[in-house]
Amino acid sequence: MKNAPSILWFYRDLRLGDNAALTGAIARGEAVIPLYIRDGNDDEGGASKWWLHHALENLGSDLSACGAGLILRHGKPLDILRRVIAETGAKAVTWARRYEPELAARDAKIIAALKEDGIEVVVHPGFLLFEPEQIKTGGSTPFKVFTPFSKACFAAPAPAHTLAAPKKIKGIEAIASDDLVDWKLIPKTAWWVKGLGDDWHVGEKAAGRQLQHFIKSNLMGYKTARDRPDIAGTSRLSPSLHFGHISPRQVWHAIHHAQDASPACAQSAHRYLLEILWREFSWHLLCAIPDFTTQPLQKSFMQFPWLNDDAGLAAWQRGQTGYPIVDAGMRELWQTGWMHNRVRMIVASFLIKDLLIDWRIGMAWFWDTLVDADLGSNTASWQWVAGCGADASPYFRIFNPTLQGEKFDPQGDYVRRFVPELAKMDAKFIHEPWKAPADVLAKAGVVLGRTYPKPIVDHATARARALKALKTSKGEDGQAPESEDLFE
DNA sequence: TGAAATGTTGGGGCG
DNA sequence: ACGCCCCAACATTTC
Repeated sequence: MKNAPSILWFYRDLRLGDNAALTGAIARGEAVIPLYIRDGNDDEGGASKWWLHHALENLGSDLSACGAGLILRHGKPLDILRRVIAETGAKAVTWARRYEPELAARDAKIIAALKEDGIEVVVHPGFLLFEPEQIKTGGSTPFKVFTPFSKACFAAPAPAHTLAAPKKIKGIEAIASDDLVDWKLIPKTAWWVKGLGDDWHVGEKAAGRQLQHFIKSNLMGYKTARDRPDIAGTSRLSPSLHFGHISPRQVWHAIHHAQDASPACAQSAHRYLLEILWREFSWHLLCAIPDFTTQPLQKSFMQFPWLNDDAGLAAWQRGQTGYPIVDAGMRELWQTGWMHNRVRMIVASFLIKDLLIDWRIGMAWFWDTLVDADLGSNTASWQWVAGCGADASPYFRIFNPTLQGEKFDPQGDYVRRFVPELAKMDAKFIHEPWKAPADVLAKAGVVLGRTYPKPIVDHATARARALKALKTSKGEDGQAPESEDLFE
């Protein structure tokens, strides 16, 4: 065993700092082989692939600087691991735990097979703050309500302190590696590629700077500014957390530290920690409910009469619904790969309630277009808005896009930024241009139905329709009808 | 981490 | 002075 290198299998922990698997591999005292495997079944969306490309580029250069270059391989993970083991004489494989139910099941098989081969396998905790087994109700079941879940997290033993990034990693003589460019993660022709590059800095160092900037400039006002898409009041750390350029533990401790240093920001800091815990809650739910990504948690929604509305879906995706706050959000998503959280709720409510389109269709669009697309958060959040998830917003909580716009984008600056055809519209009418008098429209250079669409649905009518659909789906007596055929 | 409908209250204008 | 109406402003309930 002496002098045998170990393989460090990266996945969503693309950083050197606070990386328990990396620290553990180095602590063995032998060479480390950093490996990233691209599985044929990977199903990231376009925006995520763009991010992944830059993330791997960045991680590779950070690792090289430490003395152990990143090996890229494409294929079935077990096959690749066995091949690299054969090429290098490695006797151990280390990685960070994966929580996706399918990947967890796959990993269990890989662990068994490697052990059969006589290889040591060490799996460290992964991209969460707490292991799902660690946070349970008094009855040892997973929490289904957020508030008690968050209290249990705050009451649990604090997440371990963070680990320093290694300065040096003992490497091996070079072995073959794919060329990242050949993975074609970045589409050649898509025009949005440039937009993403303008908006984001990818990698561990950039994530660290982003966190410090957030704490210094925005944490104090976070509690209220977080709901304002016209203000840069959020951390924008979601993609970095997803890809693991920063760990939730690093964020957790940094926020606590800021809270201790400046008690004035205590409320805002707490609010931010709750948001981190929503991410945690989502993943714990997904671990407990393997079909969470495809089936409504509340089974009464199995027979909800969703509509097939290709025209409505296309208008939503392109930001052409005629509701300015919805269109601004959808265009922000398409142009920057990200959308402000408040606006995510508004556009999701619009798709689900106003258009009666299945939440899974909206979820798929977010999956493809978000740079922070995350299986846990995306699933739990869409179910939450639809009213069929855990601790969900009641179905009848239907956002009025006009009121939401007026409340959270009071001057219309957010709309003006992403819906330039309304840039000159009077703030009084920017969230409901269809109500603007002719002279106001003329002055703004807006011709409804030509330069900017008329609303594709009337909200009041759509709201009534949504409430009726809910009633129908739940049956006359308010109980869910029996419908075994839906499971076929 | 809603919105709309409905109910209640109290001040002011006014006959 | 008094009753009546109007209608904010708020509170409650309903979806």
